[in-house]
Amino acid sequence: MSDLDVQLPDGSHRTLAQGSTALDLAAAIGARLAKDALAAEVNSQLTDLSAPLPDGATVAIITPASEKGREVLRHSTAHVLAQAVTRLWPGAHYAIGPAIRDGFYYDFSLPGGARFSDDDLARIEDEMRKIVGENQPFTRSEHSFEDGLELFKDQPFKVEIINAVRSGASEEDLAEVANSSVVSTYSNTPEFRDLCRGPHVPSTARLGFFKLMRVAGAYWRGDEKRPQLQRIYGTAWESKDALAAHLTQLEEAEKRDHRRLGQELDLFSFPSELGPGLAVFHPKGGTIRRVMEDYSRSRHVAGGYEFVNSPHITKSELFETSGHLEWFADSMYPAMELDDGQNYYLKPMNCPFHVLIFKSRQRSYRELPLRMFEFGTVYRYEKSGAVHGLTRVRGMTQDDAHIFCTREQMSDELTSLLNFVLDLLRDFGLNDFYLELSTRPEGKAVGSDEEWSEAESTLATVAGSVGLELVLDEGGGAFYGPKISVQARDAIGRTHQLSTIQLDFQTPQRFEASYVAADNARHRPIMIHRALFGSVERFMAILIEHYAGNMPTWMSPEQVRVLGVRDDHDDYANEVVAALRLDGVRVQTEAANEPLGARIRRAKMEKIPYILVVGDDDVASGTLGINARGSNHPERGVTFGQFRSRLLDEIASHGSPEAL
RNA sequence: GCCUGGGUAGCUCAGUCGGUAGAGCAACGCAUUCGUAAUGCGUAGGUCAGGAGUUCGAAUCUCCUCCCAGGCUCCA
Repeated sequence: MSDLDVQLPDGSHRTLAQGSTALDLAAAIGARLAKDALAAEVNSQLTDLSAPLPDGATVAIITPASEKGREVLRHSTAHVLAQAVTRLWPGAHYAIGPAIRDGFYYDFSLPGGARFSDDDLARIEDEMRKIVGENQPFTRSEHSFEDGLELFKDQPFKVEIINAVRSGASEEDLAEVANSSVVSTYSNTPEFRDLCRGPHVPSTARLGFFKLMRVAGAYWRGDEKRPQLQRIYGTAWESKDALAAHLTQLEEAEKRDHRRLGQELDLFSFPSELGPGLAVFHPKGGTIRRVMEDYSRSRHVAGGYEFVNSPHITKSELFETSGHLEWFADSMYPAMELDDGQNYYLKPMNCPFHVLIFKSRQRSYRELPLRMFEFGTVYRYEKSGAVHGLTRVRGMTQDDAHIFCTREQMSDELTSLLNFVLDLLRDFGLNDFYLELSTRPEGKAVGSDEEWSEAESTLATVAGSVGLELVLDEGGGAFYGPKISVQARDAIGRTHQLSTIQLDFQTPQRFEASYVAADNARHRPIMIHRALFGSVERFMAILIEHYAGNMPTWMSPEQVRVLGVRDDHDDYANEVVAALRLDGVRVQTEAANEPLGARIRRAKMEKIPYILVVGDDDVASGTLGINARGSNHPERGVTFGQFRSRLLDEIASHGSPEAL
């Protein structure tokens, strides 16, 4: 019998007996690798260890402590979850159970419409540990569609998937079976079989470092109109330490949650008297907001924007013309009907107002590009389950601008705009970006194919010009045009969609906006919608979490607090305060009614960048003691002049005492 | 909007079997005058989210409403 030759990831070759499996290969490389191996990647395709290797294949052994290894063990853990649920709820229907970021989920429909409660999670987890202890092998088998339908005749979701694959498979469904002509399944014991492409770990004994996190409702196939299933989320890792590290990281993320910090730092609140998604900003949160807005304004002045304002309510006519009432009436606050029968709406968007400003008189091509900016407060009736802290609210302020330009100007204008956006975001301390291009939404778009493809290709070219990674978001555009969005990674690696830039050929048409060009004829302008923060509220929330509440000095509500050691130092402390205020520094003092340690602790918990302590030495020689945020080593005997220039430099350069 | 879980003092939370409300922090008062993350003593603070029901009696059990959290759906 001839041997077979395989190539390893490092380029080296191995010769194995015909019929050898990936597990045989792992054993040939080393006993340790054979013990760790979970699955294999053969010619870039994940497979089971037990699958025979084809001659000439490129093979990588997948071990637990890798992204692919975790994906396999998470997927296998999802199967064990389903098996445990079918043990505890005989007759339960199981739908799909993929691996996801950090874990897995599985969707179920329980007999008699029963629901999981939080208490059930512990029971299910116990049952899962039993299955792990039973060391059940995952066994793959392949069947015809007819046999597959017979095997799963009691599992309606599986039947639906098999039938969907048979009649022209979607990508999503293909992921559940071997390919478009063969149904693959995995069974542990005869007791449990699942439809699955695999691969899986060799045995349930290879699992164990998991935790069920929560139960949630989820619509079958993500469709609101289809039955709601019971979803269980879990996390799974390759080792006890990795699981513990993940749980610790979740706790860390919770500590920087902007809703928690908003409460602890007295920044904002959501009084229940106002209703869901409606925030009030307290003085400290108001200061952060004002600094953000002031800085944005100054950059927009420099960027050639003009400032406009528009009212919060309007007759329905405006949003009938714009098309918003047609598309988004459900998420607008209901109309206010006036005595004369006229309907007024709270505005969910600023753009139609800016079009009216454009239309208020004849425009010349010499005025273009015309850039109108407004901090425009809009109201959207978000579904009750959608509101979330400051990131999804019902009343918010957009840093909204609309640029009117010619088709010829469009490309240059977009390029400089994208650079303007990225510069501004960097000034707020975000540095790690990628771009997303959202294209025409099927069945929910207006305008001709030609306009859409021109708009999309223009945006793609511009996005490509700034040298950032570009991801395609098929069908994610607005009804009137495609968009580029800037995605930013924060300090703990989460990504947030920030700025959006949208191209719009439709609105100028709907409003019949025009300008007089050099040829003395009227032409239709192009409109570019753009928001950099998105909303001031949401951007503030992202910054609070990015900095864990330790705002850079220029944004800190209180930048300096001066503390006298005893109350006979308070006069000197007040002199320091008065001197710093001349430079516009936000500085306060706290009288020496309490021990110094208590006052320092309070200032530290308020995350004030600089605490200045002044005592006998300082009064005598005109110096300061500096206790900087993030430091446990106070500096003594610093002159006022030294501290002043250091502080002012740091504010001007948007720095932090921690030197982030 | 849907699913699961929650709502007790300004904040964080305890409250047993249904017997009418507790702590720490914060606030306020008095004393304390202190060199880098909690000085001591005292005072005040509650329609137990709101409403209805069961009960001799409800923070506790039941129902409805509001709000919050985690998901699903949605996000111009």
